[in-house]
This record gives sequence, C-alpha cells and structure tokens, in this order.
Amino acid sequence: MPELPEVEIIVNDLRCELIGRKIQDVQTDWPKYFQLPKSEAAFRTCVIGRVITGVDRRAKNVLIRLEGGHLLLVHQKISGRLIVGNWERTKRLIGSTGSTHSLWQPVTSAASTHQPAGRFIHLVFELDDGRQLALSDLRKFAKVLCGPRDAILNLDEIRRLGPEPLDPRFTFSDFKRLFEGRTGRIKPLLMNPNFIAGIGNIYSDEILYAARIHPLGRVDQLAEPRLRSLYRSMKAVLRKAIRLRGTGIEGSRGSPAGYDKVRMVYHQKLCPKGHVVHRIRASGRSAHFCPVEQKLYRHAST
DNA sequence: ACAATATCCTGCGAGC
DNA sequence: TGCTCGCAGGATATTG
Repeated sequence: MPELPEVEIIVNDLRCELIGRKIQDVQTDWPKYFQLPKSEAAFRTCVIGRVITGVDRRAKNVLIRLEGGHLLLVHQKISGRLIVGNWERTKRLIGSTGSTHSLWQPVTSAASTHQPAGRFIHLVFELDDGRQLALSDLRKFAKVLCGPRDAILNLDEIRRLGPEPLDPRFTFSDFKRLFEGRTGRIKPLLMNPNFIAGIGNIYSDEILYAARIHPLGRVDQLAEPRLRSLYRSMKAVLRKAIRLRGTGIEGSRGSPAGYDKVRMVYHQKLCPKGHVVHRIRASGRSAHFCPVEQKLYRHAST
C-alpha cells in the first residue's frame, strides 16, 4: 500500500503532530500486530509513558523515536494507515457466536469525521493531548515493533534493506553496482525491498514506463544508458509523487493525493501518448505497461 | 539462482 | 437483490 512517497508524506505529517506528545495508553482488538515484544503486556510497557521525540522513515517503515532511546516501528503493509484524530471505542457483535470485536468510531464534531481511513481502526495509541494516533488497517497485515533503537535497527529485516533511492549520496555508480551479477526480470527486482527500498507495485510500473523499459525485461540485458534512464526516472517519479502528495490516499492532515492526476500507466487505460496500456501478471502481481514504448527486446527466437 | 505460488486478512465491485 | 469470484498498493516462506 503506501509506498515510499506515501510513507514519506505520512511521516512528515506525523512529525508535526506527534513530537512532544506522550503515549499514555495502547489499545487494540488485534494483538497479532505486536511482533516485538510479542506479548501485548510487554509491548505496552515498552511504549507507555514515553514522549515522542522524532518521526523518521526507512524504506516503508515508520520509525517513531521515543524518549529513552527507544524506537517504535510501524510497517503499514498493504492497507495500513496511521492517522491522528479522535475516536471512541465501542463493541460490535460478530456473527451469532456471541464474540465481540472492538470498533472505534469518530467522535462526532471532530475533524476526524472527514477521514475515510478512520474506518477499520484496530490499534490506537492514546496521546497526552486527548488525541490518538490510530492505525486503520482493513487487512490487518501491518506490524509494530518496539525496543531500544539499536535492537530495532539491527533486526535482520531492517539491516537487509536496500539503499534509499532518494538519498542524495546514492549515486548512479552505486545504483549500477547493485545490478552486478544480477539476473531475472526488472519489475520484481525493483520491488524487492532488499534490492532497493520503498518501491512497490504502483511506482515500479510508473518508473518503468518513464524509463521505457518493459517490466519483464532481463536486468542483465540493460545496457548502461538504460540503467541511467532507470536511475533518473526512479528519482524523478518518486520525487514528483511526494510533491503531489502521493497516490490514492490522503495524508493524515487531509490534503488529497495528487499523483493520481498524472499517473501514466498504473490503472490507466491509455498512456500519456495515447497507446492502450496492457496489464499482465508478473510474479503474482499486476503489471501495467505500454507495449509500444516499452519493448521487450529479445534476440532471435526460442 | 531464479520464478512462481501460498500466506497473513477482509471488503469491495463486477458479473451472473 | 444476492451470490460467487477475483482483486487489492507488502514481504516472506516454501516449493519447483
């Protein structure tokens, strides 16, 4: 879901809202969210009472810095959205079994009424100003971790992450080096977080169109000019998406996503040049591309 | 080594 | 209207 641009926007918004706030309570109806510490009780002990001192991003992870050198990591996965607002907890009956789920509903009169993502809230951090940091997450794939900063940053899943594409220190020669000894298709490689961080299904399609590279192109056949084009397109598309406040979602402060208006191929019928966009499945995901401008070059037959 | 698939979940829209 | 089916923006484990 949120890819690098959307997470970057959320992080920037949250930074304004959260710095200086103290976390006073944690509530959830889905304790599976807690990956570290795994038990709800231990997780609560880890975060409750701590003041938020910063909000950063690494790949698609939201890193909330806490007093005492702790880090609260949230990965929103496909459907997660971190939002700040006001909700009340009620109970909802599930089926005929008599079991109940929690349900958070917007406090009427609050601005949060206007947040569509306010549905499907399953995790809430109570703040000391009466507001809440909430995770809306229809599919419940998100995960949260808390611990000493070094312990979190040294987790395999964080250490293994590829470079940040928008890091100014990430040069073309760094990018080129990533491809050394690699084979396979370009789209799944771009989406591999351990190859390069933050690029998902939407922006891999957009970047490949901008670079005029077929999603199934073989990475070992990309000559240097193609790689250079890919490098430039990657930076340009991601920066533009951030500037336009992302795709399909709203930041927690409400300005609407603007990249949708300039999307070139993802969920588009026609590309900017008017060609029909094709949709195929590539490694289990949908890939959108323009067959006219993104040729799958191959020598002879077989 | 790579590629395709299953998996964690649930709502929604399309098509019948 | 009501049902079933396929689809959904992530990342990993498993299998071929």
